[in-house]
Amino acid sequence: MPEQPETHWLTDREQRVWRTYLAATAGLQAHLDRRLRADAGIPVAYYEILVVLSESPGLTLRMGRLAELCRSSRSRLSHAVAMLESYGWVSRCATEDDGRGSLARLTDAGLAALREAAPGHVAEVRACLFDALSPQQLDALDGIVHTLRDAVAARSGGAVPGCQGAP
Amino acid sequence: MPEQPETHWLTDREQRVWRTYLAATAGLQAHLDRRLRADAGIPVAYYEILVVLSESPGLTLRMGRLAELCRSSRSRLSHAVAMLESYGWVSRCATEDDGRGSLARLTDAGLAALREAAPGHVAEVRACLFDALSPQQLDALDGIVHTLRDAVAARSGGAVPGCQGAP
DNA sequence: TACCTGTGGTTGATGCTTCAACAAGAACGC
DNA sequence: GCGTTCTTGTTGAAGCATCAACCACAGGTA
Repeated sequence: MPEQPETHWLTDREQRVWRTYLAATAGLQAHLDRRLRADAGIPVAYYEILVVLSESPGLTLRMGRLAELCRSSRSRLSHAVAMLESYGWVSRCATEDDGRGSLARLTDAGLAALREAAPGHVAEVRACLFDALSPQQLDALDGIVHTLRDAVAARSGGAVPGCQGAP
Repeated sequence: MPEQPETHWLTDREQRVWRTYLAATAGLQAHLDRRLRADAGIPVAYYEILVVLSESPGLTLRMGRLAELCRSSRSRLSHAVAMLESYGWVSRCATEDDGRGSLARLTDAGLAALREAAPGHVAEVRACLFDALSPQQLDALDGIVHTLRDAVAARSGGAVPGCQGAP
């Protein structure tokens, strides 16, 4: 590590925590993705889209709102929904009131795929995270993730990559 | 969410924690990546390679060992180092003892790039994570990330995607 | 030596994400 | 009404990760 006078470097402990944080979060994400692909042929990123749609009234949502709820860029969502549409899991149609808008709707096949994938996925999340943590650790994690999310949002202005802002 | 008798679904609280966890970790990663690219033109994934090399004796490491330390697949590392080599930040040469092996070495330009990128990156990590957490939360996070990493490793067999195992 | 197996590393194809540019419609001002 | 500007969503190109296949070499066995 380079040394510069004005920089407030991480302490040994912070560095250890940070690297373990990276290993743990990346490892969990990779593990869940691999399992979901193997079990149900769905990448995690697409799974989340199906979940959000399944919780929406009429299984339907505007693209923009769906992107918000998935913390995804419009671009990414557009590509992803095109893929999901080719699988037959989602269908798209125009909105009534707004000529620009597009509605994404979870199809029966999409709901079936989600119902099949969900138990294994949840079991994995539980086994890796919630079953491994003590009640005290869960309490702490609750506070930590909220703090972290807010701190990141404050620093990044809530920006989502791929969401083209002011030109 | 679908209901199936044998599945142990997440409680409301667990679900809330899990979704916030996803938002926080993904948000932090995206934020750090964006900052690092904007400030120094380095993707986070490549930054980590430079850091590991900079901490190695002689700024040199075998590809396989480097992949381990970066928790990266050989394939990914090979592509990444090829890119870093084209930037002039890393050079590759053959090993003396093993005709198969390859050594990656951090160049002066690579070290300079790292020295320029590190302060901003560390400041961001500090601002988003360590400065936002209370001492008690840091203690808790220390335990949580170690627990999580171990639980994931136990469940995934320590597998790294892209590391072709037994045929 | 010859063979066979395992390991280290690279390569090319494919897939998902991001960025930049664009098209089409809505909202506002005049 | 008409032009300007903002919003919504899509598209194509480029970047990085993953997967499968592959080559080259090492180590063991006969």
